[in-house]
Amino acid sequence: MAKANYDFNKIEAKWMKKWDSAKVFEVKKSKKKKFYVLDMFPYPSATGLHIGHAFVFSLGDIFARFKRLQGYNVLYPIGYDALGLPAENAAIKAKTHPKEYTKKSIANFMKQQKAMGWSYDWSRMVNTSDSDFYKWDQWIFLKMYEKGLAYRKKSSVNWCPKCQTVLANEQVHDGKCWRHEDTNVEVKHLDQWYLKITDYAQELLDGLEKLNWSENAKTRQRNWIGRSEGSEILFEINGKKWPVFTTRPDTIFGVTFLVVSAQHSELMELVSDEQKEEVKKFLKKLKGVSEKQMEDAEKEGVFTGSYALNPANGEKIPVYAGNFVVADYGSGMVMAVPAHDKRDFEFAEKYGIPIKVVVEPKDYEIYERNGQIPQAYEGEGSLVNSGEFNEMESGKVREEITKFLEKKKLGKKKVQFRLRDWLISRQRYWGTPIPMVYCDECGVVPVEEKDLPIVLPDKVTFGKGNPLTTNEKWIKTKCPKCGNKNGKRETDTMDTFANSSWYYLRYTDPKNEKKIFNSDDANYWAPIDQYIGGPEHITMHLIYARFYTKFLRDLGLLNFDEPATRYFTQGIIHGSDGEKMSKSRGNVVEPLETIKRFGADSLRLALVSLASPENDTVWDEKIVEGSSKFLRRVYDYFSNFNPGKIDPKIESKINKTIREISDNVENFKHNLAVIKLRQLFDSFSDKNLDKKTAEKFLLMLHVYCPFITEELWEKLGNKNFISLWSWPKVEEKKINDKFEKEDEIVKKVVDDINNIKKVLKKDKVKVSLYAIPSEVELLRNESETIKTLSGSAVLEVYAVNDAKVKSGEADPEGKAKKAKPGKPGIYLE
RNA sequence: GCGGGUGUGCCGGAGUGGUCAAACGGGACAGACUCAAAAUCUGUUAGCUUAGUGCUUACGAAGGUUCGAAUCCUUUCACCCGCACCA
Repeated sequence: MAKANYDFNKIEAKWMKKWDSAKVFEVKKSKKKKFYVLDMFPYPSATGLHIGHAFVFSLGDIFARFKRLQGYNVLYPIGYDALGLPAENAAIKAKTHPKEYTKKSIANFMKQQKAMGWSYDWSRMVNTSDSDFYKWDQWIFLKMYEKGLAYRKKSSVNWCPKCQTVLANEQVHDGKCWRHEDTNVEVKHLDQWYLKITDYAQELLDGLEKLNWSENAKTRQRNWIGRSEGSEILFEINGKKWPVFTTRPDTIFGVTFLVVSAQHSELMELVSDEQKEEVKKFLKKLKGVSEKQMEDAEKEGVFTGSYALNPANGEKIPVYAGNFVVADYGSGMVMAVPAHDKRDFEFAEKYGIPIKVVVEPKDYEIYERNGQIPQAYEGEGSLVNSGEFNEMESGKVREEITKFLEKKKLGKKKVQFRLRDWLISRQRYWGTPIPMVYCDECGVVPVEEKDLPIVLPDKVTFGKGNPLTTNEKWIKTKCPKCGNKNGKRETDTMDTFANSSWYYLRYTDPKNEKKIFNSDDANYWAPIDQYIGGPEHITMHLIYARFYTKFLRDLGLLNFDEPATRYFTQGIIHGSDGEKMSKSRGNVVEPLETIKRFGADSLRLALVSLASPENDTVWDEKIVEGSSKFLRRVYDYFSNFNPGKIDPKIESKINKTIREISDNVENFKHNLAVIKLRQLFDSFSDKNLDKKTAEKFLLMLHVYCPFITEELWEKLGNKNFISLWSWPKVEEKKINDKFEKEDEIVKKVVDDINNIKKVLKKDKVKVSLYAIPSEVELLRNESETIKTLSGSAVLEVYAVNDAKVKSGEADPEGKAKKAKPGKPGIYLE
């Protein structure tokens, strides 16, 4: 039979067009059960999609197609995270305006996305750089300001000299900028806008319980939020009380000094006149030291000249300023118990501060011969030197000591979080303008809602500093409160993560001009039922999005409080050299290139055959060749398809496969599903398949290879789209393990014949099989298969009780004696 | 330092108590087709052994639990990722 020519380029172009013009993937709210599948939207760059994108988005598409076939009303939208620094920087480099750059990049992305066969509802496309979109960023900001969740504060912030802007806590990785692995973040003192995410810390923590996310993702969020229970204790310094957070109130009698962070905003209040010079010298030394260097640095400090009173025993203890105390955790000040904390110990040793043991371990002596302790003892034990609490258990006495202090109004229980407020100001152009005005008379004044959006001006000069400060006409405005004409707009823009924190909601009602979205729409489609993205977003985007969702719920706009109930963290595909794909390494794979050579279907199939999707892997183009080979065979088979009568064996197998694959797809085990599809296909032969069963196979293959399956679906005589058909159902009754056992018998016989051939070093042979009577029929039916697979010239199947066998005529060496159930005797000649 | 993960045959990678010398793909080798090659198809691919068998070695390393371990436990090594002076 003539080989069918699998012209994938033509086929893919054809269906792309058909899907587009029939608007197959556009959805509306309906009575049907909804399912919201979402991939994290990309930020468009001129370099276009790379293989990593191709992979994640294909995972989303597979899931969306699967759920669609299962009968859900599937929302699967796409958009562009167009605002942000990378676009601004790339535009500057390319000497164009970010707006132009973004526009071009998006057009390029769209071309590639369509080529990949991703089934987006294009009518819902969202672009964060449209003022229609970021207007609502500003609206949310105003609402937060109204509720006291957006505020301005001066504090030490992380500054990236390359980005020329401040960064959020989440964007500093290992002391470096998240975008510049080689750039140390500097510490600056600036007045900046913050969002009070910490108000939701407890809820963000509790909410994790009910989410169907990987344990790893949840653990990382938990650690990031970092809840610790302890006490807040007040220390009196120069007549004023200063709070200090500790998880070990039981060691209060061992406090021999206090350390205040060198970055503490009220540090100078504590410094005595005599010590001013010393402290200033110390601060000068620290200045210009990057956060990274600070982490590596030895503990250092300077005496402030002030003394505090230990609230437990009234002892006078010195107050130091230190480089190792984090300014914005707790109160930026710590009580130091050198005997029971190794950092305090180190510090005390260095500056000759007394070390006072207040906890004795149960079963050993912590002292050295000279009465000194060699190192801090951080474990539990019984209290000593602690007044009325002596001999009590350190672990049990915390509560009591806190109560004791509480009575004196010098302490209370406190829960402290590691999570910091979200620094949202950026000193860059390509972001959402923060809708605030500075008025000489009224101070900081929010823009009125009716005046939104505050549109980014096109005319700015790029160069040093924030480009927005170069457009004076834009900056100058009327004060919304008093009408004074000398108002000045805020020139800081929002962190790009502001956009991505709620974009998923805009998809549910993308064109709404009156409202951020219609609550009915949002409540119908959202939350996201299956979110897909990389591990790098767990402590950034996903924390912020959860926070925004809870806030919008509090505004009464949503009846749920988590953005995504199920989250799949996909693995990273590395370049063929095993390194992370990057332009500078030159190991980037362009999907369009691969599509040209093998087709999108082959690429998609390859991407999921490579490995289990949650694991990191190394890209290997050989996989695409393998997938392409398989698809050519599939195409050939179904192009020449003549429906026959369904073989019950195949029927059993396909039903079993449907059951397994349904489960695999649901759980992202695509690599396994693909293997099962291949095995199923291998069992198809010229005449053992009817049209219905053929279609079931195509339907399952469809989620991976949408184009070729549409084409073959049509070739089978169907007029509708396979994309909109329905997922095959398992017919349990058709599954019969008998067939598998028979297959095994046949396979074993073939293996045995081949083995004997090998031992005898014979090639073409005449084979005689002596089977127990109940297996004779099976082996006779399969004799052609056995002949082919074993390369035998002639094959005779006898029953062991056949007269000719018994007489030895047909069994010269008595091999029939070896026959057992499932294992016929074999004679070769 | 803390937390999470990974380690399987020539390679990628399944498998989490027996049906495992271990799915599937790739590579290599052999055979068929061909004048030849590519493509395609078939087989082999730990070692020894054998008329279809049996044995040994093997799932990072070392121990242990068990009638039985790639799979469970302990220790250890290597690599990857996240957080990190958070009091």
